[in-house]
Amino acid sequence: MAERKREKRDPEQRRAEILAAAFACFAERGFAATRMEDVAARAGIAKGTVYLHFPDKERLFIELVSGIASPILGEVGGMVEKDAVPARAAVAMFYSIFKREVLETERRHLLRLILAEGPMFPVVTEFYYREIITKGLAILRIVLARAAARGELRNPAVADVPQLVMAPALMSIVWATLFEGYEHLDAQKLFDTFLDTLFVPQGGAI
Amino acid sequence: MAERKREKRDPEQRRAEILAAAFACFAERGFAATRMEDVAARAGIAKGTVYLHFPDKERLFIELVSGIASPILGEVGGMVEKDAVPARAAVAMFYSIFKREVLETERRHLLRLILAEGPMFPVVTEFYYREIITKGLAILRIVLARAAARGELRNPAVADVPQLVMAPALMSIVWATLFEGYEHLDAQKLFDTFLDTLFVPQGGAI
DNA sequence: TGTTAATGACTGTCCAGTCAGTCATAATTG
DNA sequence: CAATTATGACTGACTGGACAGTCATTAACA
Repeated sequence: MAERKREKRDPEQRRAEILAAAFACFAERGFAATRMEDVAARAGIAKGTVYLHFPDKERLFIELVSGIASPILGEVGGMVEKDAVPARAAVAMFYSIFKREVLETERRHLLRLILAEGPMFPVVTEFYYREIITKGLAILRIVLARAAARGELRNPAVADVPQLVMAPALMSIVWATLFEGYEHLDAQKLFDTFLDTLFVPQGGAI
Repeated sequence: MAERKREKRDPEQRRAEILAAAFACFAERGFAATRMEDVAARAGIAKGTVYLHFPDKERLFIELVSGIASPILGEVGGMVEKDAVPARAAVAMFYSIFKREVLETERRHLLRLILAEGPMFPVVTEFYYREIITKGLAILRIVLARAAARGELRNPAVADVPQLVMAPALMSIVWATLFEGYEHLDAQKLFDTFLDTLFVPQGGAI
């Protein structure tokens, strides 16, 4: 019977612990099926304590989902700076960062949450459109336009539809979330095959 | 005060009405947030009546989600039969059927439901993997292998990763479901651009 | 010892599922 | 063919359980 000790904490840290626990719960069972008691238990505290840091369940969810994505963008944004690198390398880096920072972490459940709960929380959807999608597409558009100008694209029209480049990333997440248990999908192969399709082959022979 | 009359119905028809109402409700608000009373109200009947046709909420959901997809597959399957048609036309037809039968109908909410509620209803996920994904991928694999053999693919390796061809369809659905309100995505253009990228240009000059 | 974070029993609400009763229709009878 | 009875689809008030959010009490720390 491990006696739970009361333990005071730095509020900042406690807050972070609650958010982490909440993310785990929401990712696992969705908004409705997650009980505030579950979140508390997972954070190793009592239910009431959660309410000392967040006014209610909805706000906890919104702050949580909004707070997870932001840090990634900076790194992706850096991609567009380097004018020198070939577009293919830039897009490859896009996938690489996505893979490392989203697909292979718990963040992969984020899309599921947004897709699932979005209609109930328009604030969240709007936030993701404005902060993530818009910016991601803008970056891709620049990189693709440059690639088109340099003749690196097999089909220059792709530069007008950057969503096409996001599509394999989306597929990898959906697959990982839903079907990975039934059949493995090699995300790297998915990305590489797409890159080989998108860009004209480089000069180098074997 | 439109007085609701009692009205007996052919059980088959009643059942269908309930399923239609339930689909509308679940698609709109998700499993948890949908009240059985909502479903009943939407079907124009009393709550108790729903329970004459479905044992409980969960079974209603499962039967619903399982019943929606099946009819489409036959048509898609027909695609593979015609060995004569160019692979590009076959894949274009795949997108076309998808667009007409899913994207532009209420069925577009299906993916959201599966993605959102899948983890809570493994039966549903398994059903979709087995009945839809597997078969769709198998068809694409055949078409793509044929295309590769005929030299129609810019990158023959695509034949190994049919998920790549599904990715734009997935993107179109996710976009339509989440972001269409903020920015329109032209699905036809998405598909056409991808087809132009995937397949070697046809001989015909302008 | 006073201050403040933490606790968990408690309250009010919401909803899935039940079931005793209703009534439209069909079957039976005179 | 009108009156009577039987059927079962339909209804909606009700119950029991679950859970979000509260708050009086308790423990930790200064």
